[in-house]
Amino acid sequence: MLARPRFGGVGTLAHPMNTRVDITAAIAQILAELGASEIDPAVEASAKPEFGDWSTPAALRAARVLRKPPIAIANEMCSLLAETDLDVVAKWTVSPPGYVNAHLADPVWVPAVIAAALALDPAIPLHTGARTPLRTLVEHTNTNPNKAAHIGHLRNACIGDSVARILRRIGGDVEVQNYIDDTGVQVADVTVGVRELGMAQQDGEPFDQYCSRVYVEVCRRYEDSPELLEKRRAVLHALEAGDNEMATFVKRLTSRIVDCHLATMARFDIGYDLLAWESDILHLGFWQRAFEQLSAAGAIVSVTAGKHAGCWVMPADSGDVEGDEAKVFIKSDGVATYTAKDTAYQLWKFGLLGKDFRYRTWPGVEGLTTTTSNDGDVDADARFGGARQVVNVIDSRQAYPQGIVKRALARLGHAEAAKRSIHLAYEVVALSPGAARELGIDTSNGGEKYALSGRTGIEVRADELLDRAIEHVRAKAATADDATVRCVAAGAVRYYLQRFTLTQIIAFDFDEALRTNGDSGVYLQYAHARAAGILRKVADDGGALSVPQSLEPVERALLHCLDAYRYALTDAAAQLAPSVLCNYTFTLAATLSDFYEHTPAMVREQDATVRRFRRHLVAATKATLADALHTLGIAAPDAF
RNA sequence: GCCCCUUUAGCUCAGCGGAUAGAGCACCCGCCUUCUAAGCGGUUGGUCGUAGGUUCGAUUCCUACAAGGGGCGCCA
Repeated sequence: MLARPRFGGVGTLAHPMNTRVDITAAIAQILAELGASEIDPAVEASAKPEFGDWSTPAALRAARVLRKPPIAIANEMCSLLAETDLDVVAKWTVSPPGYVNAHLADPVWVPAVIAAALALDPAIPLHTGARTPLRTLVEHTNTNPNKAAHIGHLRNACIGDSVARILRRIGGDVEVQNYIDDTGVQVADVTVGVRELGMAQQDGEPFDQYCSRVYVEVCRRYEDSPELLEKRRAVLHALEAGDNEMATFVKRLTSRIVDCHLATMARFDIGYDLLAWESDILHLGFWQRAFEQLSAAGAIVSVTAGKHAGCWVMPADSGDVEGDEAKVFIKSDGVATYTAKDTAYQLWKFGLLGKDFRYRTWPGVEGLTTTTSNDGDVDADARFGGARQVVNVIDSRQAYPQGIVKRALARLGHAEAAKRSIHLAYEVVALSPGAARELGIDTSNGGEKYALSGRTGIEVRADELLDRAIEHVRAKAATADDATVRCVAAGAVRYYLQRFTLTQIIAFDFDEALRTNGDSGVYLQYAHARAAGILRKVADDGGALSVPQSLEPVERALLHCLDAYRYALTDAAAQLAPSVLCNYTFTLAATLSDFYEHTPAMVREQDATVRRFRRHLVAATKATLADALHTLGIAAPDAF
């Protein structure tokens, strides 16, 4: 038998001790020695403190290959593990029906966990042991620039912003883009109302709300006056041509709305690196370039007969150009479809188009750049695009066209880019019956959810929701200053929109969204403020940390929670799922509250060792909470 | 017709091969002269949609079915 390697160690600040990895390696080696190397060590946090700190059901899994009872295998593993040189484990035990448990040596792992938490620094990427993400371009928000942003758009932005933060936190190079569809039907509708019908902005009416109102009104008038659709067609035609007075007018209008969107999102601490405009993609000839590539590769073909006669189509895998699987890229009138232009944009994102935008700084927002077709003022060193991985945060209803874009990349021979074209699909935000009633919708049909609709004005504006949350928080916050009230309210709203898994439709409910207790953003922030309060009250005596002889269960639970931060971040990054980090942060906050309630007030603690240890523990928890909250785009106030 | 998502406590949701299925809300009962009660503890509440299958082990994987939602445009 080979000499067993020495596992683990206390680690360094750059690469903190990773107890789970060390234990996993030890288990894996023992499994190999027993002739079950194919069995996954599967080390997980112990289900109950009585079992130990870390446990594995590997013996249960190995029973079949080793043809022995699980408990016998577990006992054998246990005695072999006892011989390994793993300082962090004090004792190995077995529990039915065949779990092997590691009990950690407190003087080894506890100081390491606290030191790692206290060393957290937003400016320094956290090495979780997972591979650093590829250079990633995240596109999110993408709200049509013809109306105020509503809670559906806000869910998109929250998910995208948090995904970007999560990837950056573990060292990822991430570029965030907001795509502006300024040449579409929705923009044309508002243009018809403002320019052709002369609908006026009311006194004191915010510009985006004004446009929302015009949009609803114009859509209503189409019903009575179908001839109005001709005006829309004219607007769209002018936008397609570009470089005319209409295009200039629309550019000014959409820019004003984009500024409103940026201001709304800024209230939630959501920002972007680049605004990418559809009109620039159009006028810089991105599609023509993509067309050359697609047609040369045979990815799209000209169809002369059948229902797609006169079109260019991307055939199904079977070669069929007529069925559901075939997708029109160029209509018979010669105009490219949205999906076609999106394919060109996706090629640009990967640096595969062979064409680039021109760039200009966006006035009024620090660090924000916009694409432009003509008067660029940002030098070529500021490079955008050229990503190795692209994450498009788009609701799940667009799965079909997103799949087409991915398929187009594959047909061009860009297998890697196709694989790394990720449609981060999330379900929409709808209204709960209660919220629907509050908006005056008839709910007598007994539906469980009611769809939002910007076109008919059935929506909850993001700004309006935040204003209501601010009033809610202000009513409860006796002493907090205005800035704190605002960030607590924004955090509450963000948490509500991020804590659901992406596959769940959110049945938006005012009571739930505005709640300030229980599993809410306010609870997380409150826990952080509490920790800060303790640190203010309990002086740091400057003494070195020493671990008490025996830890209270709540202390041990809190330490495990701190240690779990890196695993939560790793999971959240791997799944591109902010909800994973939300769950973790709630558990951390709850565990701190549990600790707070079940240990005597620290200010009166007479035992200097215990007081010092607990102060370190609270400081470490505060640092971890702050880091997790920041990664979720939620503020971590010290008091409120 | 085909494809995707959902179905877990009264309500809103986690969990997605392993040890007695967890939270929050609501309800009821307690706890503020002690570091923030926006908190904590306790009580009540579950044939994990149904039926098969795979497995030592299934809420978790597979198949079928049911209910609800979404998609399958020469819309964007």
